[in-house]
Amino acid sequence: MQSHPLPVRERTRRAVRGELAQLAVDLFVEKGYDETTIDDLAAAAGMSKRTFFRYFASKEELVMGKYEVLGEQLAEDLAARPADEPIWVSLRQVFGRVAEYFESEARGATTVAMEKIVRDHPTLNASYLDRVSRMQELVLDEARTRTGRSDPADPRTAAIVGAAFSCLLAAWTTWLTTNQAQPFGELLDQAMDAIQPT
Amino acid sequence: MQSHPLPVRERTRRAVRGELAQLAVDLFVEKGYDETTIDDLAAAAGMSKRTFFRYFASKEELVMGKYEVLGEQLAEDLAARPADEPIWVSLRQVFGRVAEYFESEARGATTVAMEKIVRDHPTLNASYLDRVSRMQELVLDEARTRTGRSDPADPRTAAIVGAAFSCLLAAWTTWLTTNQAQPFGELLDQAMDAIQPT
DNA sequence: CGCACACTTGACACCGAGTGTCATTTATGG
DNA sequence: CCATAAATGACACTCGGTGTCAAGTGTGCG
Repeated sequence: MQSHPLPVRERTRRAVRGELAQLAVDLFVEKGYDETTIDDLAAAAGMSKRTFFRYFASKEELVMGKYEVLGEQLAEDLAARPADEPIWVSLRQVFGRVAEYFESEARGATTVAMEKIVRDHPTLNASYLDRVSRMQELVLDEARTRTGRSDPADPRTAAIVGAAFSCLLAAWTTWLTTNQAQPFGELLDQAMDAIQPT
Repeated sequence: MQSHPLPVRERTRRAVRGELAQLAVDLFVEKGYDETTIDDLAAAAGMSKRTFFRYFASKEELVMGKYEVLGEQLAEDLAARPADEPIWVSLRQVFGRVAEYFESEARGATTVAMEKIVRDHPTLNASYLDRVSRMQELVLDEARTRTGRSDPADPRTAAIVGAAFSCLLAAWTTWLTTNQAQPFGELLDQAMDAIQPT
């Protein structure tokens, strides 16, 4: 075992980022996103506004940070699927990650609350869609190399990956708006079967 | 013929909005979106900043306004399709509007240039995705009443409409990035056939 | 131990988007 | 022609975000 995989500086930096994000979400859930000012947040964290912006490039990034990671994991997972597996099946498998992401969250309540705030806030929702779209592009790149159909003038792979993500979003949304009445995986199966029965 | 379908005030208001949007797009294409300030724009239009914001609620709305209309038309068009037509076919027909939207534009060059600016600008792109998502919701409402499957806990209709929109976006993107090498309609057919051959 | 160097922080000034307010101008309709 | 409503401009203000610089804090090294 290697003694220090990350330099000390980097570790404290990540710790601060983590605490900051957590504190922010708590404040957002309590008072609302627009009502929580960066100055409030910085004060609550005991730092200056300027210092806050050295940890997060924007207020939105406080909320959107997690999706970054998720996208990369999805792309990795897809690359790890057997090459001869139909792409639709691979995508279904890969989306299992998202289920984990939700269900394994220790403080699910806050996460869900925050997720709802995002959907109700115009700018945040737009930003959220942008992140999903970036996820999708990562996965699309992977899918193109996997299928060998990498001609950018061919819209078909993009259409398939996009369709799969639509299923993911439909399931996600339903799961949130029905207060988790059904397990996420079931919703996802229903959605994906409606497009391409397997 | 009715003498005044719209009150005079409303007509001048729309005229000003139109000129403003046109002027703005010209400036954005010429100097860039971030580099064009609202003060610049207001000055160029011979009005104060405050007055500008009485015509447009935000800088983004200058660019996004058109998508509003498009979404409503799409929903209307869908409602007008025969009730027994398969939803996938109806959606394909309805998307013909978008083809018109592009191809019938008198000053296509500026429109395409602006569309590229949107895609390259993080905030604008996010906002654009948000508008598309709203379009999708309008269409989804219509699709739900049409199919009679209006249970919001059922993700299937959302998945199908979402998939269709993914095809639309895939075709749209391809059309833009390949500099209109193929007609939009063909790309759309390719994309939609890849999901559900008809 | 002490020094030099890199990194981090806070303070401050500044920019652009967007809003509230109010007085002034401009159009509309009787 | 006049009263009333709407449109405008001017001004001050908030908030997100950035550039700059000086002061603080830790780290590695001789």
